[in-house]
Amino acid sequence: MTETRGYHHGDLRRTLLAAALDAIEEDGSAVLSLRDLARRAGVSHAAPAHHFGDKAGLRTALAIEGFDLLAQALAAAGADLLAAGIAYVDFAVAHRAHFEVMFRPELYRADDPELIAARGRARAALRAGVATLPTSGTPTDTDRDALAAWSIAHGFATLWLANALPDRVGDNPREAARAVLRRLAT
Amino acid sequence: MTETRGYHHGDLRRTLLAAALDAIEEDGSAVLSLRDLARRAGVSHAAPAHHFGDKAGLRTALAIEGFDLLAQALAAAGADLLAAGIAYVDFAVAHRAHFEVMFRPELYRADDPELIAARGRARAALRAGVATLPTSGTPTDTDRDALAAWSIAHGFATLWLANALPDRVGDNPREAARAVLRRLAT
DNA sequence: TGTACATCAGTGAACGCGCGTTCACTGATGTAC
DNA sequence: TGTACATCAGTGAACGCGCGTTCACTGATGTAC
Repeated sequence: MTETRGYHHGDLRRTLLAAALDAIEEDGSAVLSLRDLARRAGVSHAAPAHHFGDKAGLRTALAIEGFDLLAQALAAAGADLLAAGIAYVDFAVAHRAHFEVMFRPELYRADDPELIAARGRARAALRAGVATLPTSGTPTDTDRDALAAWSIAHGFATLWLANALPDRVGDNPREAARAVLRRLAT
Repeated sequence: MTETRGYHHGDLRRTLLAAALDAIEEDGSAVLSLRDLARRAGVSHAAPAHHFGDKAGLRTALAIEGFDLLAQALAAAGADLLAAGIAYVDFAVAHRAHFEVMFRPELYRADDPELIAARGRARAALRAGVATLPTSGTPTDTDRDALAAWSIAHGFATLWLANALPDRVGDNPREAARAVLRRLAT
């Protein structure tokens, strides 16, 4: 960490992304300053522009990474509604900075091809996780049920992160999420 | 609108709140500048401090107003899960700036007594709306069911506002929300 | 193994800008008598 | 109805600050021969 480094950083791109995640977690907002990130990375204030161009570019990179992490987490949960829902909430809590950026498309380049691809992978994983939801059968119903499942997981995660839930819900997001998701799964 | 006004504005407080709502809706973020609001209100840049002190004060006022509007909307929907859920989503879409601020407590004074009171009224109205949800009976289950209902309405509203839903969901939030909420109500 | 050169990553000074805050002020309103 | 005075709302100049961006630069790395 405190090792001296030469003129070249080695992996400044990665370091800047990590600094951005720290900054977002600290003040709970995806609004950030490139000069602040440079300071955190111990690098001159003009360096970030080399890698990302501007803030939107940096946040696009974070969103892509976030959608891919979410896709992986959902895939690991398998085709099981309860497991997928818990994985979704878990992801939001463990990667709150990513989560925060992903759902603020006005802050990044939502038309970036890599981003669209990553978001597609996350959506596909989500659909797979919801596939086992008991449904009445027609395609419309399946769509509606998938949307209900996504809404309940996303809503719970969002309320949790916004600190909007009453104290009585406790401090274990996994457990609380499981109880809530069961209501839909049965 | 373009009428001349004297030295005193008349209702600058109200005008500044309205300007803040406009600004938040325009760029989708509760981050705002007091100088910008003063410009929108046609008033000197030092005037806002007179009424709100600082940005957190102004956003606290917006959050209080938002929670009261939500409480009213829910009360009007009555003790009916489907109606309450639709009213919740409707409120979020019709008052997206209020909604945005309300669930970003790090941006306002969450310990303000008036705010806590207004939030309490909104929560009580929410509980009343959820009271008719079919449940298995124990108090724990009721809590869980209420949380599930809140999550699904909040999640749908949030995804809608974030423009995160696939196009196929359509452009009528009320209808789409009704279909999703039915999944829980039955 | 050695040299020359192109490419690339990071530097640091400079710029103009919008911001929040302070402060002495001015003009309007309301109240006491 | 009139006058004096206190209170309050809004002004405008000034300040220091952090920001994004530009630009000529420097130092390191990689490649051709």
